[in-house]
Amino acid sequence: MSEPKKVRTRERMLASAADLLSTTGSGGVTIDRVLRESGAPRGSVYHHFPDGRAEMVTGAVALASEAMISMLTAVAEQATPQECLDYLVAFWKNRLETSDFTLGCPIVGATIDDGSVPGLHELVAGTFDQWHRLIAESLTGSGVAEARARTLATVIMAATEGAIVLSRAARSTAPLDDVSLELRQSLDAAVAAA
Amino acid sequence: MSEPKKVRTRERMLASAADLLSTTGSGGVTIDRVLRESGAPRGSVYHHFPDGRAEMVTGAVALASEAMISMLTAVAEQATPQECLDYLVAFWKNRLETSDFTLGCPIVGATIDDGSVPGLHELVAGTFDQWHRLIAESLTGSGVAEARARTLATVIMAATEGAIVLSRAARSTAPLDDVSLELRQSLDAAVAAA
DNA sequence: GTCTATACGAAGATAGAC
DNA sequence: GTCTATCTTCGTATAGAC
Repeated sequence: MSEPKKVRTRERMLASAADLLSTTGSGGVTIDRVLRESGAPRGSVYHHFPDGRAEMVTGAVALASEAMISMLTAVAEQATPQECLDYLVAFWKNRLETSDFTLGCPIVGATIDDGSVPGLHELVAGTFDQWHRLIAESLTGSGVAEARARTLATVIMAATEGAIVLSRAARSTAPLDDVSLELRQSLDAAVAAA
Repeated sequence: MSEPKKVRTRERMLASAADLLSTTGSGGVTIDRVLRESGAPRGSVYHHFPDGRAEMVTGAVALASEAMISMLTAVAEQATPQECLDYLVAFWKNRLETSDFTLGCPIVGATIDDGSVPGLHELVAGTFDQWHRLIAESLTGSGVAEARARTLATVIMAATEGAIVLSRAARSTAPLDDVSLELRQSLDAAVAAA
């Protein structure tokens, strides 16, 4: 029974790193801040993350990516694309509101980066690609044609991520609400045409 | 004739700061980096920016904001909303391609911030708000109803900013192209209904 | 697995010479 | 307006004890 504690400490550090990624971008994820936020002991940093800061950043992206993929997969299995969108938007709105509009999307934060973390860019590109694939699949599952599904998935992701940034800046979920309604119409039209 | 040199040095520093803002976000704008990128002399930092780093960051946002406002205003005066969109998208595509997909939107970079720069958040919110107003005005100028123009302007901004991030991650302008086509359709429909 | 101590560098900021 | 210290703080990383 020595594993559980270890996993929890590591996960707590990664969760803090993901939040810092959301708030300040990749460069803002410093070891000191992660320790402060997570309350993890200093001595465990290089135990859990032999490659130091870089490994913390990539680990945080991987964690956030997997969380979103789990959510998307679970919801897409038993809901229409429209319901998926509603769920997604509700998730982001809740995240923004409960954090006083400080927490945006961690993967966007990881994109705003100077390239000093090895492998980070590829990880980010791969993550966005997986999200895109899941959304497109949900659409084709509802009868939307392949090409249209891909384009629509891109628009959904772009508009949502952009609206998260705008909502953060405005300290209001109004942009996200506006975008949500508009996307809803596009979705309805695409599914109806199927 | 001692003013010109001064202005140029300051402007060069601000331009470098704006680029760093685009690439790495607010926290990545360090005095050292701005000096390296701009080639400005170290000794002039606190001459041009008495408040140091914070003033460099807010100055860069102001510069980038005004540049975009000039562009939007000039184009909107003599073009349809659709042509405005094309111009905007072309601008961002060119910026991404000529920078090897390292330069996104500086104001988005300034949004990804931990709040340590006084007044930055208000400046960012105000900037997005002005952009939004200009785009909405261009739409009402083409006969689109007020409420619809405001929503559409929000969607245009969100989708474009999001697509810039996705394009940067994918190192391809494909997301921006997809979003551009979709927005074009929404614009056509809105103007036609007017 | 966790702790302290320490080395080293990067960065912000100030003082004073030129 | 610009230059050279210099101080301080923060952040990364390693070594070695517990």
